[in-house]
Amino acid sequence: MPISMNRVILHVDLDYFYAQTEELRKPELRGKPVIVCMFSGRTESSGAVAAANYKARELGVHAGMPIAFAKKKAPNGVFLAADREHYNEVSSRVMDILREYSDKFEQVSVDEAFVDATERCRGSYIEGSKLAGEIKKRVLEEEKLTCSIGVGPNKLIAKMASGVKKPDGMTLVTPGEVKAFLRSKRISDLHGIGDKTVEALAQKGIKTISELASADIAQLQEMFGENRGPSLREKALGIDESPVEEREKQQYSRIVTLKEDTSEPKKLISESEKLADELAAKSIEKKVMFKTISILLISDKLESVARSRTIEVPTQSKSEIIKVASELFKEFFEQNLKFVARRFGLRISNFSEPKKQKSILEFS
DNA sequence: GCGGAGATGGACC
DNA sequence: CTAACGGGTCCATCTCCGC
Repeated sequence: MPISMNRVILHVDLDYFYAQTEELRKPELRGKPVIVCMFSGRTESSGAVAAANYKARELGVHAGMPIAFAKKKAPNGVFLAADREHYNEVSSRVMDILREYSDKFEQVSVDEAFVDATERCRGSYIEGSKLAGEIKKRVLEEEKLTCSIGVGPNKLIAKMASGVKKPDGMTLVTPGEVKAFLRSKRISDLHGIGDKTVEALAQKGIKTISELASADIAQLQEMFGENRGPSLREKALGIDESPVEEREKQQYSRIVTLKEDTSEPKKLISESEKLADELAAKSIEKKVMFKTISILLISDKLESVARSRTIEVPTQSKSEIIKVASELFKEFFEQNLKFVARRFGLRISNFSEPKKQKSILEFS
């Protein structure tokens, strides 16, 4: 393989995935606005929208919106509770198909993945587009799901391309087309650049991708930090060398909404049983030991805080999670008397492989 | 100066 | 009338502290 061959990267995005999956198993939903929700259980419609089909989107419903708001926009919509176990099952079958077409593969989320097909396409974007077509066909035939695919020279461009034509679309951006492609996009279209960053850039008079591409590096560094500043500029130039690779999870967390707000550590500790149980089971299932345990708190005003503690000996134990979390909850509320928790959660991180103890020989 | 630990904030789905 | 608001993960940065 020549050292500088362009990569052929595909970004595969399953269309309105949760809602499409529901349409699939309940055909009577076809043609209706379908809104898949995460109900918090507080009141009948407290919670947020996880996904909406195109019929619902036409009415102005979109992911992240409060359910109560969505109900006003789509009074005749079908509101379903998310069944993530089911979506995970469907997703893993689709991911297995995608893996077949990959030199390298990286699942990004339940409904998204990158495929590096450089070698099997021998660096050809025509081949890359054909491969995208085959993938779409396979996924439709075997899972009856549509997806949108972007083909480009790196993950950044592939990801942006997959968003151009959807649902059921395919967009190719060759290396030669990158510049023109980026000219048609806004700064906020660059992956990893959200509202806060857009606002900060606008403050400095940087409003377009080409302005960002030619911005002063030192100035960007001052605004966003040593590494992040320059990386913003690279994004604007369409440069992204990050490899397609499967990454191990670095942390697991469980977070829930309380039935009633509280400032009582005791209440949170008793509610922690189930979450600690799930996290301990997860660490055993995934065969990892953890050393860091965190508590997560979201206030009645939706501010979030985290406190964590690292223990000496890696563990997989539920009671260890409870023990440390209890200490952290108590300490936090002693120091923050006015904090009112609306949601809370637990997190485990700082993983190591569970391996047998080192033999005495290795210490000598 | 470097590392780990811990806190915080931004971002994305 | 307004505001309404999930759960999960990653990553960078900053500060502090011991070495």
